[in-house]
Amino acid sequence: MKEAARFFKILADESRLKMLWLLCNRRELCVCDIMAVLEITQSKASRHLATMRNLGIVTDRREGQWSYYSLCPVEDKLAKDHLKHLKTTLSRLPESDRLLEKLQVWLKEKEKGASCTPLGKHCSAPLETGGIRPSLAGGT
Amino acid sequence: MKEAARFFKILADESRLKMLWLLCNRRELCVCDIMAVLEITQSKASRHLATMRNLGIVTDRREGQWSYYSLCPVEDKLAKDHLKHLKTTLSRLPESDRLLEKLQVWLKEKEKGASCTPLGKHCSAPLETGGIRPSLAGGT
DNA sequence: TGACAATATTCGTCAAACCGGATATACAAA
DNA sequence: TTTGTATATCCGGTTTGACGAATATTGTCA
Repeated sequence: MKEAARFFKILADESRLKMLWLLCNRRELCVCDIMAVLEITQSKASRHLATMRNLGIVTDRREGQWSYYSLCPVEDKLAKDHLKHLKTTLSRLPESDRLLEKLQVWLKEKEKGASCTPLGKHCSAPLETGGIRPSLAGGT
Repeated sequence: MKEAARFFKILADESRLKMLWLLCNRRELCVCDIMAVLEITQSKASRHLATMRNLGIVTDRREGQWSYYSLCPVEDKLAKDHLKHLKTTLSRLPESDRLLEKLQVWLKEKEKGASCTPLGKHCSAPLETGGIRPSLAGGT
């Protein structure tokens, strides 16, 4: 049961739960998306994502200077069930909708040229982000 | 999601998982049963049980010098689903069967007059262990 | 090349969690 | 009351985890 406990430990953190929730609803997200939506520092976002990657829950894909994270296609039945159950569970919380809305807003803003700014501030730097855009599948 | 995280934190410990697993399969157990089957110290058993009681996952019933713990009849849908899923999940682990067998052995030994000191003797169980329906593997 | 953006990692700190052993409490029986 | 058992709680010590700030790394672009 040690393994199961280790898995639950991952879920025992609000920030990580939120990240997983977002990743359940977008194919992939980069670190700055998560920073922005969760309103957390960069190191916090990166650290938590690394934790989950090390446990095999998420994977990352490097593209230029961006790291895109997504849920791991789990082979393990146990973990798969966990994630499915988790998604159902989280979807019931009122907070969840708000989070997704926030994500929508952020992604739109980002497309307009917002940059990945240090927590809180909102510098609308007229940055041209090249062709790399995290416009992902799923409209919900 | 804070609440959900708090719940998962409870599950993020191997001993507590085992306790919950046992309680999923017996209507109630006293502290010394859990000590014996899990082979842990008394303070550890008592502490973890208290933790879960404080979170509303288990309840206790005092009878003489014994404290009988059982799963809380949860009203909260979230927690209920969690527990159901948890039971299913744990039932798949090979370790789980062994635990239940161990419990069987212990309860039998206890009936014969074993007591609960560090792996030794016992006290008679005032509980009708024969009529309790373990909903999963094991049988009485 | 140098400046800058996105991310990873390190560092020091702080709080929480877990633990065993000791002690306290509660109860039962002699 | 005294003794012994079952459990709860306290005490300290160790480990683990989360955090922000600072720094390192990597990639882009001018």
